[in-house]
Amino acid sequence: MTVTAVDRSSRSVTATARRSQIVAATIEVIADLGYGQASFARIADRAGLSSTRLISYHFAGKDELIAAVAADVLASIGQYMTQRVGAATNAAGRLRAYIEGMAEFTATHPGKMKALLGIFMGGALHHDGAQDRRVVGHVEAILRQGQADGEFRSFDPLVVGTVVQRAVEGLPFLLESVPDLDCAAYARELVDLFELGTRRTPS
Amino acid sequence: MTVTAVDRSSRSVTATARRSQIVAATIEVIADLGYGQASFARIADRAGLSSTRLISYHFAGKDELIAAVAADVLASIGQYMTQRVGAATNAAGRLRAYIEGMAEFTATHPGKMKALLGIFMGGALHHDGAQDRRVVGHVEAILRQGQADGEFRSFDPLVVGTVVQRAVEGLPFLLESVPDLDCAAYARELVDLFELGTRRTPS
Amino acid sequence: MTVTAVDRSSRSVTATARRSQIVAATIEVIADLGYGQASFARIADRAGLSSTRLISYHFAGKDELIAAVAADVLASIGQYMTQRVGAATNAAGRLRAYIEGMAEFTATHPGKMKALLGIFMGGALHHDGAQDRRVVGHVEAILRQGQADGEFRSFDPLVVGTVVQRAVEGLPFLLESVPDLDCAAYARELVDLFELGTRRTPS
Amino acid sequence: MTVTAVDRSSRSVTATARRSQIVAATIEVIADLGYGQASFARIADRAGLSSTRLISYHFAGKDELIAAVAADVLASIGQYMTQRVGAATNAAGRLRAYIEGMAEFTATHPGKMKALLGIFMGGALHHDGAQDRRVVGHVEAILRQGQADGEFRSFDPLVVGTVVQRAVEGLPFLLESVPDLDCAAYARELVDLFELGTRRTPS
DNA sequence: TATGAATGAGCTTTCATTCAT
DNA sequence: AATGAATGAAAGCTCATTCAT
Repeated sequence: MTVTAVDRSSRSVTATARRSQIVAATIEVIADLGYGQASFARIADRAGLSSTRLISYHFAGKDELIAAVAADVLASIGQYMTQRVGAATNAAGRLRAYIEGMAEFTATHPGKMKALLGIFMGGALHHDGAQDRRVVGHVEAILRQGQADGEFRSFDPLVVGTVVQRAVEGLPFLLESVPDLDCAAYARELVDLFELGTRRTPS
Repeated sequence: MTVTAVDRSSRSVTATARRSQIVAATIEVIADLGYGQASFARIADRAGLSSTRLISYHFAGKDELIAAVAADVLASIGQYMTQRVGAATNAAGRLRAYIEGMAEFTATHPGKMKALLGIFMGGALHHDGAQDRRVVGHVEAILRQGQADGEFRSFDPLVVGTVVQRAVEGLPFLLESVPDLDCAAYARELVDLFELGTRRTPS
Repeated sequence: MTVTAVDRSSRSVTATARRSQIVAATIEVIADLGYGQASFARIADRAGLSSTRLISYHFAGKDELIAAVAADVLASIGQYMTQRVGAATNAAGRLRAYIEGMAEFTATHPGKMKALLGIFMGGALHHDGAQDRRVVGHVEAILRQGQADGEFRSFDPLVVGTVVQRAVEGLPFLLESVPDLDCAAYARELVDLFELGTRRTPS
Repeated sequence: MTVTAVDRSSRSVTATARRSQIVAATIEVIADLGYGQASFARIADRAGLSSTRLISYHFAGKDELIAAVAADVLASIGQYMTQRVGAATNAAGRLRAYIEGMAEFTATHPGKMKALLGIFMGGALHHDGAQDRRVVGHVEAILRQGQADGEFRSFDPLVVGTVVQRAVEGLPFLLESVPDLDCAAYARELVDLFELGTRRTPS
């Protein structure tokens, strides 16, 4: 009888720490070498573990590990963004807050962002899609509210939301080829572009 | 240096056909299963080849095969787009033609588009970057010309160009989770968004 | 850098045993079939392992395995020779001890000797050379000392050392075509030949 | 029905030339990269052939090719040596001529010598042995004659012959690690060593 | 909680060789 | 005399995972 990963509720402090360590190592590997190179061997190496066995021990399988990584990064982002976006008083403000917040997060945690995108793109177009929708959902909600409030013109929120999200996600890629890029400036360009593109058309 | 695949110049009709067949099969596999699943075995299987040896015979290695696939798709796109974009008489028109053309291409050749993105993302953020720049370059050039002609407002063409390119590339992904999406409508939304976002601000 | 075989310091008893078993099997295969035939499959077969995976598990790669084999044999030889040569009281005695010791070792461990030579010749003339020098070095040192002590005539110790070493290494080859060769007699012939060839010329 | 190599007698000029070209390329490859690296692919590459097919066409198999290489080199050596050795008037002179001749041949045709040894050692200890005997045979004959003529002392001609042959063959190896070695000096050392070691012991 | 040992399936690439003109 | 096309087998190596303490 083999024990697969320990279930969420009954997880000790040590176990949680180990999981975090492994997740952190995984993030580094994906960020540095790409999703395709993120094998258990390389992760164990990076984490300083003597064998990959410890990974299998703490995670039911690779899928769970990757899911844990995604969850970890998404939680970090959520934690980072909620306040900022919540503080804004109107849709345009929330959209600006979202864009600027994501740019800042990318600037301060490039590895986490790269890893997350690596995971999303790694199975290239083959993640369940639901995840995608959930991510775009945040922007989409802001856009819908803005339309309901009469701030934004009429457009398909799913489409524009997707564009905004992809624009924001483009930063890590651009950062890769232009390492000294000014993230704040990038964010400002985006804000301008989307404010002009979404605002109620001036008559 | 070893004797591997036949060099470009001296390639027979049969060999060219086989290469095309293999490239086509590779595109299908990447589009259907993702870049990470595109092994020689699966490609040979899809192409109906008796063994993977035939792939090694016609391509110096996996790298050459993937490069051939990318080149093939990029050539298809180039062929598809050049006329359309060239026909437009101003920057806004060229931008619209580019967006609509890419959307149409995606609608008619979803597999090619998926494969191309799969390859670009495959090494996740680790493609040489030069390729990236070259692709964005087309849009960037249109934008610069539009600014020079006074059609477009002042903005960073690299940033906006990246956004446009990523927006266009987002279609295959969206198509994955919303299979019955109207590509033309998607393109129209994009055109509106970017026209408003880039035009000389009306006083 | 990847996690591969366990590092030298932290190696369990079981692991050490397995490594020895694999090294022994490798020696047998090389001795019996030649270096070129020493594939993982044949080694695993000889060792009675279920798969070649076990070899990859215990050795970082083929290079490490081969290096381990060479080290093992050289250690055996060193252990065998040190006492004998050390016991002699003059250079001529040490030279005799070296030749006779090597002949005896070859007679008792023909497989080890064949494997070692197989490895040295395997990369045919392409072993780093340093190894070569180190091996010849032992004889060379004896010869130099003999010259310094006035026992030996003047000659190039590198050249004569090489000849002695190659003469000694010739035994396994000769043994191959003349299986019932008397190794001790062979050694005696060598001792005579080199004593006459190296001693201070009688006036 | 497949034609294997053309038989020796009915071989056209063109065919002979092609064979020579392939043999020459094989010699270069073995000399440069070692016997183990001498694949048809690499040989074809070196010879400037578009495919390995031409090799299979002119040689019944790899064995025949290798045999042809060995025969070619041995013929070269024979041609080089016969006169020299024949010119000497006594056994000691013939031995000296043999050693000096071989050293000279090695100095002028290092590639051929390396290739020959690569082949002999390549199958490491697994060449039929007969070849070995035939090679040593030349020296052995000289030694026997010398003993019969009372020039040489009593010793086992097979053993001493082997040593001489191996000493001579050691030059290419030494040349590998000491590229600017003086071959003539090496030969002189050998001549001295073996003259002292084989001559009738002065009372 | 951890770990050493083992494993089968899969990977790309290279091997000499054969088929069919 | 030559060639393009194809091939099955084997190579070394890496994959995530499982067994047994």
